[in-house]
Amino acid sequence: MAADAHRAFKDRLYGLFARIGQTLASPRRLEILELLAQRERTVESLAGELGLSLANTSQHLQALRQAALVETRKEGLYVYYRLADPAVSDLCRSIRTVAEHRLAELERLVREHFGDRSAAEPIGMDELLKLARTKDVTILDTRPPQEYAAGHIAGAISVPVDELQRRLRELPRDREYVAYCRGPYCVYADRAVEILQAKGRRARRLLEGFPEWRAAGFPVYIGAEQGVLR
Amino acid sequence: MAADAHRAFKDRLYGLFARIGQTLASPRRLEILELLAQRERTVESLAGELGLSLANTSQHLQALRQAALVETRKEGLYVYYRLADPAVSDLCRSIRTVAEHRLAELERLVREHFGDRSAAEPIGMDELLKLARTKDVTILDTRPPQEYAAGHIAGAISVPVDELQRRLRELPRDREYVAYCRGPYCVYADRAVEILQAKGRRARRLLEGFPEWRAAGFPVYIGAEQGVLR
DNA sequence: GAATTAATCAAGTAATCTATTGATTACTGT
DNA sequence: ACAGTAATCAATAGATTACTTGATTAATTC
Repeated sequence: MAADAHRAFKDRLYGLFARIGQTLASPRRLEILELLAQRERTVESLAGELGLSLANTSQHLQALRQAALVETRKEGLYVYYRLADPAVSDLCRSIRTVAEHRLAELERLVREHFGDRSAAEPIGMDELLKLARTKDVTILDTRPPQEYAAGHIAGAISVPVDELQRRLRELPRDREYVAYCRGPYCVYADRAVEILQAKGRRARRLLEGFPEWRAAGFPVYIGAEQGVLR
Repeated sequence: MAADAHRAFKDRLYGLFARIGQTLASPRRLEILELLAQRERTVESLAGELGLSLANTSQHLQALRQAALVETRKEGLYVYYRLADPAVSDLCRSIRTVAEHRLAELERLVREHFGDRSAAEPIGMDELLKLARTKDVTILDTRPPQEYAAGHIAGAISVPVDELQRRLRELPRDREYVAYCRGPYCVYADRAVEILQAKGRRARRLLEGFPEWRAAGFPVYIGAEQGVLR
C-alpha cells in the first residue's frame, strides 16, 4: 500500500527538519550562532570568547556546518566560519521570541541580571530611526571594532565599551546618545549608558542589536569600508 | 570578578533558548506541532494519526508542554492539546524555511515524492487572494472536517479529499477550483487536484496551507460557526 | 461501586549527545 | 626540510533521550 511510502516520506521529511532542530538544541551552539550573526570568526576566536576548548568548539561548528547553518572559508591557517543565510539569523530570533512569549523564567532571569533597565530608557528601532532623521543624535556602536567593521547601523560611530571611559572627551556633553550592541541580552550597551550617564551625558540604549536592525531592513553600512551604504 | 556572574547568566540564558531547541530536535514532535497548528487534538487522536504508542505520544506532548510550546484543557476523559502561541507556529515555519534554503536533500526528497508538481499549477497566497476578489473561484478545503471547523480560509468549502470522489456532482464543470490543505508538504491538495483534473475540472493547488494563510493575516473563518469573519 | 477508557507514570534498555584527551593534518614562514 | 600554529580527527566516559512495557490515576457509565 502507498501509505507505507507516505509514512517513509514523512519520516524523512521531519527527519530533515529535526536535523535543524537538533542543531539548535545546544546552548553553546546557539551562543555561537549569535556571535556569528555579528561577523565571521575563526574557531580559535570563538573558543576564546566562549571559554570552550578548541576541539569542542570545532565539533560544535562542524555540527552547525553539517546542518548547513554555517559556511566556511579558509585563509592561511585560519578557518573562518560565517552564517550561511540570513534565514538562520531569523530562526534564532524566532526561538528567542518564543522563549520571551512563553518562558516566564526568562523574564525573571533577565530582571535578576539586568536589574531595572529603565534607567537606560531603552528605545525601539523605529523610534531611533525617526530620531536620527529629525534630531541630532549620536549612535554609538559599543561592540568590538571588528564587529563594527563587518557592518553597523548607518551613521553610527565605533566606541567599544572597553574604550569608552578613556574616549569620553570625544563625546561632547551637549549631545544626545543612543548606544547599541549585539542584541537585547547583550550588556555592552547597558554598560555604556551607565558610564555615559555617570559622566553627565544624556544617553539611552537601543533595545535591539545590530542583527535585528539589519533584519528589519533599516539602513546599515556593510563591509570594512565605510561610506558604502546598502 | 563579575565575569563569572556574567558567564553564569549567559549559561542560563542560552540554556533557556536551548530548551526550546531541544524540544524541536525530534521529528515526532515537529510532526505533532504541525498537526496542532491545524486544530487542538487529544493524545489518542494524535497517536493514531502518527502511528505512535499512546504512552510515547503522551511523553512527547509533555515535553512540548514543559517547554511551554503547547497548552492543554481537559474535557471528560480527554485531554486536548493545542499550540500555546502563534509564535510557535512561526517558529516551525522558520525551521522549514531554513531547511528549504539550506538542505539540498529536502528538495530532492520532495521532488522524489511529489514528482513534478507543475501539473497542479500551484499558485501562491497573494495570487489566490487577488483571484478570489476578481474572479469566480471555488476554494476547496481538503483537510478533515474537524480541521475545517476549527478554522479555514474565508469562503472555502469543506471537501475532505476522502469524500471528493463521491461529492463530485456538487462541483460543476464550468467553475475554477483551488484546493488547499495543511501545508506545502501535505498531499491532500495534490490528490484533490489530480482527481478534479481527471474529471475534467480546471483545478490548481495553493502552494501553502491554512496555517500559512492565517499567519499571513489573510481572511479566515475561525471556530465551529461559519460566517464569523475575523 | 464496579467496569471502562483516556492519559499519565515509572522503570528499563538501547541509542545518541557532549566534552575531554591526545594524536594527526594542513598551512605558514624560515 | 623544519618548526610552529590552527584546526580537525579519534576514542572515550558520562549524561541525556527515545521508545517499550506494565502499572496507576482520573473521569465516565452502567
